Amino acid sequence: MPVSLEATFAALAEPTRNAVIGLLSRGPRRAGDLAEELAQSPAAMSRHLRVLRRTGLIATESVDEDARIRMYRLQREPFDQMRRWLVEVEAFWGVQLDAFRQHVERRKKKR
Amino acid sequence: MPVSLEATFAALAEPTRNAVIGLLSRGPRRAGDLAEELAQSPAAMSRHLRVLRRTGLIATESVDEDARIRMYRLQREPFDQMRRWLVEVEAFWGVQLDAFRQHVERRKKKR
DNA sequence: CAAGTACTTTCATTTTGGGTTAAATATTAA
DNA sequence: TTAATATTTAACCCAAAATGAAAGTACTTG
Repeated sequence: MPVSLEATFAALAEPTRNAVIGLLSRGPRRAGDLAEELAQSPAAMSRHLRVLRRTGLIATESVDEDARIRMYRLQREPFDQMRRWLVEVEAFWGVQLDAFRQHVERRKKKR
Repeated sequence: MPVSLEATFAALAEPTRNAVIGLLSRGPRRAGDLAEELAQSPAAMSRHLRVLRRTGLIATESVDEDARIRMYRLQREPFDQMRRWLVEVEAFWGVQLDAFRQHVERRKKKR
């Protein structure tokens, strides 16, 4: 089931979670490392990670050697979805600008 | 003063506000029209518009003929900022995929 | 000027969200 | 088996954000 874009925005609106995305964009990391790097308690970080997981922004994979450790990595889909949304919204900029230009032109001619 | 990306995400996380962006991407609209189209009380809509205004996602212009009317339109900057952020995050996808491919290769050779 | 229109602000109330501590779960190490 | 490690969940508290109703502002119109 696809997660709503609004939920994605809500997940990214929180500074710690936003920073998690920044770190994970550099490569996968363990939950504990993320907690340490962002000065959060393990419990707090775990909850942030849950939010990010539920929106599909990140996913875990267990490490074979030690199943206690969970490696988090970014998931592509929500980012693609955001990009598509941006393109859709911005598509109309052109239209709007054209309308504006025409408006300006009409005003010029009037004088 | 530039508004934080987090604030932009927070603004877009609310369904009504998100819908406002959708409508305004089709062209400028009056506050009252937005309220009606999205089944919100004028007061509620006004408050949503305020948070969108504060993040710089939208701006008003008064209509010369009747200064009671405010036309809202999208502002480009926050969308550009989001796009830049997306590019930045996604830039590392390539790197990550390369690392993963190498990882897979190494595992293949081991066996 | 009084009445009406288009919006915004304030205030009281509820809802939501994040943080903490403590306990739970799962796994590995001694 | 007990202890230690890595992470999650639960229960509770507090602050920030959303909501509805009522009042306020700023115009325009009769």
